[in-house]
Amino acid sequence: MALASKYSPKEVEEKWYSYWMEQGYFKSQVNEKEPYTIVIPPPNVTGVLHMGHMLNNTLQDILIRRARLKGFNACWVPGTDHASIATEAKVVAKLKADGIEKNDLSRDQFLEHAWDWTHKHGGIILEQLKKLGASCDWDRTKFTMDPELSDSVIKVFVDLYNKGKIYRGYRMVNWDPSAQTTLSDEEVIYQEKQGTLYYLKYQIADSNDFLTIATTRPETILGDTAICINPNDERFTHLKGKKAIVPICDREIPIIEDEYVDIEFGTGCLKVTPAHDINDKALGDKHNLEIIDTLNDDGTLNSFGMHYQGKDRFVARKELVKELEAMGRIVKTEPYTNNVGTSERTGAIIEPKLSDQWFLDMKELAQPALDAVLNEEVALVPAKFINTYRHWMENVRDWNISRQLWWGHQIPAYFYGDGKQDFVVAQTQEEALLMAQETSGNASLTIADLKQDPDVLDTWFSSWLWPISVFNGIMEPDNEEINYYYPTNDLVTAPEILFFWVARMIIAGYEYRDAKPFSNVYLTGIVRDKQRRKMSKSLGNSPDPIELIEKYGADGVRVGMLLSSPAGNDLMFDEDLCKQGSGFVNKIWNAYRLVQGWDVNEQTPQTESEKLAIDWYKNKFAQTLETIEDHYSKYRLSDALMATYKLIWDDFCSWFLEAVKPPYQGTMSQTTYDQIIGIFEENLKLIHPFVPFVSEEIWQHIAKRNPEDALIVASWPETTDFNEKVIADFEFATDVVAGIRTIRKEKNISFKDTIDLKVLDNEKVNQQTDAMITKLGNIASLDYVDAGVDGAMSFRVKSNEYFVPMAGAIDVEEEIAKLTEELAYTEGFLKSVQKKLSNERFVSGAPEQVVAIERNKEADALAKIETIKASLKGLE
RNA sequence: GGGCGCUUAGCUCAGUUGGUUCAGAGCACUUGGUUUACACCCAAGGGGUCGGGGGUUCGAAUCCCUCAGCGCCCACCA
Repeated sequence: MALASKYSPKEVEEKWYSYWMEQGYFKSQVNEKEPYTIVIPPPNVTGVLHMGHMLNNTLQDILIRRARLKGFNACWVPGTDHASIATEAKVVAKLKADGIEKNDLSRDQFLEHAWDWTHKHGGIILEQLKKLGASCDWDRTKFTMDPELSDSVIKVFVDLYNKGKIYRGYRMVNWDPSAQTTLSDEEVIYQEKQGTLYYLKYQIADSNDFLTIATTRPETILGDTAICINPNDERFTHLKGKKAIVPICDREIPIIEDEYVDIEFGTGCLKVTPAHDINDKALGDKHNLEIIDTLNDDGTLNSFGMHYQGKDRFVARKELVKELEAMGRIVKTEPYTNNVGTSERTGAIIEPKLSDQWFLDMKELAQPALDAVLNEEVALVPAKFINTYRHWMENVRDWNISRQLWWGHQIPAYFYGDGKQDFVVAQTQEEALLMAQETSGNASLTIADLKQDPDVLDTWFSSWLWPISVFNGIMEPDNEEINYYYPTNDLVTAPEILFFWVARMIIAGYEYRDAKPFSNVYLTGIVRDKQRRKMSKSLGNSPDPIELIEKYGADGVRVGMLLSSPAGNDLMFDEDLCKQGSGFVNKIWNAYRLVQGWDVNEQTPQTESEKLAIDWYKNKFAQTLETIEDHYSKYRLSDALMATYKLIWDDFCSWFLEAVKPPYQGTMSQTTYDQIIGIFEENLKLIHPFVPFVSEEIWQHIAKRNPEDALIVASWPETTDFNEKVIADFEFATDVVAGIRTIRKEKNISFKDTIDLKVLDNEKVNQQTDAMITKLGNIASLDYVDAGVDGAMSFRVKSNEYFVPMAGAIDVEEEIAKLTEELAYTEGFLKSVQKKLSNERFVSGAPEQVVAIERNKEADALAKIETIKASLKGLE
């Protein structure tokens, strides 16, 4: 059957993906084989595939497919994350569009909407991954709010609470006034913003004097509870022990002294607002200051805001400045850039706020996780991230794990009284009741008296358990699955979540399995556009991955993603790379078309040059395989692809197939053909992780295969020894062919016209390659000569000289010029080599091998110079 | 402010412990080609004083110092 010259991915991809699914190749269960496991970084359940996912999951699929070919029990666990704040924000926005406010709903009503949304949009992203060819074990698909996974989260919370690691604290936290929840430090993004530094005058009590302070947030003066000066600041000795009066609210506040104040900055006087600044809080604690919280949860001012009550903090700022101006209290203003914290999810400007929250004490938990990375039990790829990791882990701070949201795992703390400490932490309500009765000494408490903490846990408090919880391994030491699959092998993720997620998974791994969660962490780069801008929805510079797959095929896009993405480096995505990817796929397809179109005849004998080419390619393959394995072992997947790409395109297609191609209307020996098919099959195994679809398509075309013989479950080529001489001999011949082509090009001799070739064989090369040279150079006659040939164009490979006699007169001048240039270069080269060799310190100091190499170079150069000189003489 | 990293061809990047003709690859570019798979093709070719300066060494893209530019992470001084 005639095959189309253009490979069309669409139906091929659908066909083989469903075949793979039907046959259950992606499935994994506990067996006697060695496992190779990857857990997917769970994407947000309601998200859609973006380029980062494409890159990430392409890499994982390459690793998992290769492991499957290598005979491991390959298990790739897919799933999604409930993404507490992100999902809740989306649901709130959706409800708002429908005219419903979150606050009008009960918790249960809201959760119902959230689940509806999750069911509607959840899983879309997993379907998209299938289009990419992701060979996940879909039967294992997990969601962080599945009953078993939720159960793990609650168990871990209770356990850590009982261990004294989780505590409740009244602390300064990051408050997102838009989502009205706290955020962990990691969820706050600092951005440089142009602001104003206001210099404000405060009257000193019982005097007509004023002092001036500088602030970027004038609206917070209403929460001031002190002015602080540096005790060593001589300018302010007269203020010691005095009081100041806060403008507008006319509250009297003490002037305190603390060396914390920077004498150089601003005016040297610092206003202290313990409720709204982390450093001020510390000062306040130290000096026993009053705390006045002037903000509502939504970022508007509360009753302490007086006539600004109910106004947003930024509106209040403007108006308050006007009022102060009118009062003559603004000395001056100056522009000032400072870093403003914003919410990672909502973008709102974060307010430091004091509140009761749950914290996890990280210090001790982090230690084994730090050690594991430092001693490379867990390897970070690239290793440059080790330093960053260490720095973070050594300075790790307690983790604020509570969020004032509804979508997520509700904190299993139950309040039975009105006191802040009147609570118990328990796995279930029933358990909680018993504990509450006991703790309170009140046996008549009922379920109705218990109020569960309304807050939910930080999303990462469930995803940090992911490599364990997907196998139900928390608190189940004897679970067969976890004991088999854990620790997993590789984790592929983005460096931006090294701390959010990776570090915490390692911590949880040691705490709950007493073992690392994975051995290697492959940190990908960020996908950027050609202008190096991060791809984002708002910029509209991110192509739709599914459209790309439609356009270039999944194989093409996979290759495109990988062509320029060394680990840890950002990837400048360019659609042309996908074009190159689909070009590669098409090349493979056409190579197959060529081979399957040959006429094969049992009677046709195998030629010497066929044998030679096959021998060469097998050795070349083995040599390249070694390189490829080395790249894989270092997670240099782009390099592994490039090595494969060049093997297939240059070595296999351009040289091998051209060398064995039968003459026009000729036939090929059955032996040769079978060997070529065998080689083709080995190639397909090698490319399968990168281009799973086209490789399977060709594999199944080559022969009718039983399900157990599909390419996806074939066996990866073994590394073998290879003969470097065979490779070198063949490549000597390809150099000769290239020399012939250059002359053809220079002299405008068409490839269709035959030429003669005379060889001055100083190298005593393997003449078996002559047949190939004749074929690929389109040589009419190849003869060996003892001396240079006049009236011919010449070129040299090592010290061999090749002559192509010219029918017409050759341009002597031009030839002389060319040869003279080559001579000058070679002589210069010789000179530098001889200089080295005549250097006593080099000969005695350098390793023997290096010196020997230099001596070889000298000999080669000398021989070559001889041939060039001889040729020049012939021309004169 | 603290830490880490980067600077090699027009672009994106390799270059392991200093030593093979080490100055590389892919893409882009130039030129020539309807060679019986592929124009998503074939062939040939041009292109870099390895950011600047200094040092160590027989020998430096590679090690050290210094200057310049860029990026990232952490901290968050009103």
